[in-house]
Amino acid sequence: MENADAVAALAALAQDHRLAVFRLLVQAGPEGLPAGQVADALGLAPNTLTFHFDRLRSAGLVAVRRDGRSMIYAAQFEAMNALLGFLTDNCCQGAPEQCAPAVCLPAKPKRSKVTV
Amino acid sequence: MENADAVAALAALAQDHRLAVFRLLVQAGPEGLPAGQVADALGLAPNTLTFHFDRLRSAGLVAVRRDGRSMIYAAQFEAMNALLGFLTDNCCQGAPEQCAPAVCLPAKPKRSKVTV
DNA sequence: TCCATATTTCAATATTCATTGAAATATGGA
DNA sequence: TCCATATTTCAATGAATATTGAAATATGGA
Repeated sequence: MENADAVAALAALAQDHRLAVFRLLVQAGPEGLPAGQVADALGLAPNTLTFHFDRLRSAGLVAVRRDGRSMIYAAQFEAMNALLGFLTDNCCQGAPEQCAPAVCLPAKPKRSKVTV
Repeated sequence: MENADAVAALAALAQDHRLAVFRLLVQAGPEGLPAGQVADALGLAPNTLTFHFDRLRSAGLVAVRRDGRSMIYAAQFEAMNALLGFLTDNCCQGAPEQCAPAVCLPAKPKRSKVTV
């Protein structure tokens, strides 16, 4: 990961609503959530939310797919782990064995009522 | 750590020069570096650097002390680890045992030529 | 005391950002 | 086809940000 990519990801997360959105999506796991559900959960106007989703998306932190009328947004765990890796890159100088690189794993995909 | 604190820390890191400064200070370890040395290393104007140090400092990511004519800036590892912890807080839903929380440890303070 | 070094403060400027309101687009169902 | 739902697009606005240049402050040494 390049410095510039890290800055983009950090900037995407460096905003109240976007950080809340992202954390919600991390909790939701790789299946993601429809935009409307995020809007309801966080009390955001739909157009404002689109604006924030766009920033998260162009930083690579979330992905979208359409499902009927809904747009489903999902956290991108690999991108997040790349960021965490970059941040801990030059920690523990001289004692790398003491260093715990962070990993953010999605939950084992749970078979929901909707999924087969 | 509160959402607002995390936003402050992320915003502090979400800038090219500041991220570079912070990484340099992490590498330097808890002893820190004089402002001028950071300015030289990264090619930044001293007043610009002061501006960026201020933001890192008010986010709690660095601390300063004076040493003669120099101001010595040092990364605050606890603050960084708090941020990493916050970011990985709601990862691994339902499978927390798989989750590696990140830790950024400074090198064991090495006795330099200057220190006793 | 006077000077050079190291860093900060201040004001000005151009850019980017978040939010709003109104209008547009896409999908699914009657 | 017509309508309601879900979301995006667009333009406008005010606030925050990064950089610059010039001047100020603090320290240490001659």
